[in-house]
Amino acid sequence: MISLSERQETILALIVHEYMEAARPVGSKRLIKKYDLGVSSATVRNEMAALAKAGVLRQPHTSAGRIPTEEGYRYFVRRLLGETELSSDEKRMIHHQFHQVPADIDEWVRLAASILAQTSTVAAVVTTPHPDKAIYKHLELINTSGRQVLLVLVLQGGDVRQQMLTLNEVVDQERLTRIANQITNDCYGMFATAIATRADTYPEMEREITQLVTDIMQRTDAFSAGDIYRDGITNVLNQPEFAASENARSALRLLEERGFLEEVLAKALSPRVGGVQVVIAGEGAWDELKEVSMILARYGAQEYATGAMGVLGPIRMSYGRTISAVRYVAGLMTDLVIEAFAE
Amino acid sequence: MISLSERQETILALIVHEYMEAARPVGSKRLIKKYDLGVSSATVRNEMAALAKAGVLRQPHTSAGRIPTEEGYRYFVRRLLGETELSSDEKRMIHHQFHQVPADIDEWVRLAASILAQTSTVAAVVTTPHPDKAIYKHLELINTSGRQVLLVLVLQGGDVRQQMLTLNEVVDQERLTRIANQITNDCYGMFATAIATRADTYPEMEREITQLVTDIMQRTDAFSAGDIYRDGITNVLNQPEFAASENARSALRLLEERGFLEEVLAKALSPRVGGVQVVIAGEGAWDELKEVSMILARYGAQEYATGAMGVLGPIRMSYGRTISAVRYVAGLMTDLVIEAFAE
DNA sequence: CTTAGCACTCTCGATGCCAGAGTGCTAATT
DNA sequence: AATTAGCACTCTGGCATCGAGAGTGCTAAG
Repeated sequence: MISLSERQETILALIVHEYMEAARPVGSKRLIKKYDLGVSSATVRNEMAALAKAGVLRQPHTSAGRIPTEEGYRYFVRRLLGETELSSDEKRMIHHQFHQVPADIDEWVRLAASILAQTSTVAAVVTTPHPDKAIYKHLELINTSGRQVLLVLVLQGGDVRQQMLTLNEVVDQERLTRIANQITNDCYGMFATAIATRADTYPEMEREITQLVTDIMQRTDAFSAGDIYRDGITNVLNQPEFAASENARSALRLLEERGFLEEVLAKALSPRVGGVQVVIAGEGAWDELKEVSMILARYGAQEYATGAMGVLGPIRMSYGRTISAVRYVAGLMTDLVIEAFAE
Repeated sequence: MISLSERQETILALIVHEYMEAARPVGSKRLIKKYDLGVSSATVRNEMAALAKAGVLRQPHTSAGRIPTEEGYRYFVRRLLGETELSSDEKRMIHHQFHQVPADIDEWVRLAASILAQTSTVAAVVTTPHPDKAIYKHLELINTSGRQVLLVLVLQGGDVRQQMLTLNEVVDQERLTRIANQITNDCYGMFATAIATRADTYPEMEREITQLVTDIMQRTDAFSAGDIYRDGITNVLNQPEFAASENARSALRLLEERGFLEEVLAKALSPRVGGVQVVIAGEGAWDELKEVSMILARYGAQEYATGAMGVLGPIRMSYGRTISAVRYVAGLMTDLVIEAFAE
């Protein structure tokens, strides 16, 4: 366990802060000139050497200033970063925006991504909320023409899935409605597995339809994240460390690949709603994240539906501000989800 | 009207091709060494000078090789580019992928974007298909709990919109179903405007619901593009002309901004389905596109629903290949849309 | 009309150099 | 014992210089 004197902590915090702003190594002289600690540059130098030995600072090369190591960032985030909050002005602004947009989940998710991207200069990712396990609520079968039928499946929590379906014979709308109502009667509130066993008792056409319903539900379960909305991709490109296209490419690839994002969101976030998780430089677990940091949170309510949100930015991002933003937006989204789906 | 000799056309075509591959100015010696025209480098030089005077080639600086001007690309695309086709192997591959994926419009759109991005090394954009003017088909009101009601509106062509709605009083599911059926009875096959006038004759609750329905339909009409799927953003970052983050930023901003994409897709594409449109360096109309080219196509069927797709890449992209790819995928999507929505 | 030849131009990478910022160490001071 | 002034040393980044390589335009001859 690293343990630092108070003065060392101050210096570490200042270096983290300076480096966050300027993105270049921080030297002892620069530091005392700007912040007027009560000591000389030589003292700061000594302390810096100690911090380097402790493993929280490093030099890109001899005779350059210091930059925080990943360990340094972790120490900073865990021990030195107080509970930051967004200004109440900012909160009001954000809150306001959410109530100006049509009351639609997708719209909210999109907005959440956009707000996160704007507030900190990072890329934001938000998934739509969905129940942990799909629960049947309602089924609608709509005759489009001929044997083509549009199947609309409503899940607990307001999630709506639709799919085309081709039947073996022409069936009129009236009979379709009857079938749909019967299935709803039998299956209301059930999981996919329960419905599947019940399907065996149905005559052919009902069985076929129910089959498709369980397919859709299982697909929903498997794809633990629904749609993913991204925003602020250009923000991360503006950061100097991504100017070299080498890094830019890999950072963007991360944002593009659904699979990877889903994995990170799923693994890094315990299913519990609430806490904000900070992943600095991949924490050793993800090689692809070595050059970036992510801040993740789960939102929504266990009983209804949950989603995940996160931001991706340079390792030297402004943790205080960004964490507060993620926490606040996640809180808002949680309220909205509960308001919308619960009573 | 520019008019070139046959030999000049050959040279122009070769320069376009060479520059496409290597991304650096093409000189006379390099050209004859690689392609063995029946003439010497001096002759090629003379012809190049003529082509430069004609405005289809330019030199980045004295004593560098030549690169095509935008005019040169236009000439190339219009006059020299024969009807290229994807190899039947590639076609089979693509076709196959479409039939492996679940029969779901969103899934197809996503896949189309992914295939376009892969086939040529460009960024791809595809919108979901939707009717030119929303036509009412079916309405479903689902009691979630208390006064909260989920409204599911099905439009002609299988487009499904959903929205939460808070009523003034608690209404049971049975009555909701009755109301929905009545509205469907009255409004089947109508446009938003016709429904709006009819709404005036309804009692309060029905009026409120119908109001929301027309709102949604009008929103659908206005937002001429539904969802937009993107893919291959990293492809364009790999191109050398976007290594300098200056250009990369603006190119990516284009892809991020819904509004701009919608405008381009809407304006550049006549509502007619079929042709493939090539926008080279913005064609003077879009300043933001000065550094890139786009290839656009509309797909679907006028009577049911249409969508747009396009790719965005460096000006020196491989037009032949990319145009064929866009044309082929647009054709496939058209078939799928017709198959799904028609008879 | 084509081409060989030549003088000239421009880029690009390598090299060298210098100012600036920063460090580590030592010795003096508090 | 901690702090600090001073100094020698190091490394980067920007700038100028230089030569090789690639390319051009022009002229004169085939």
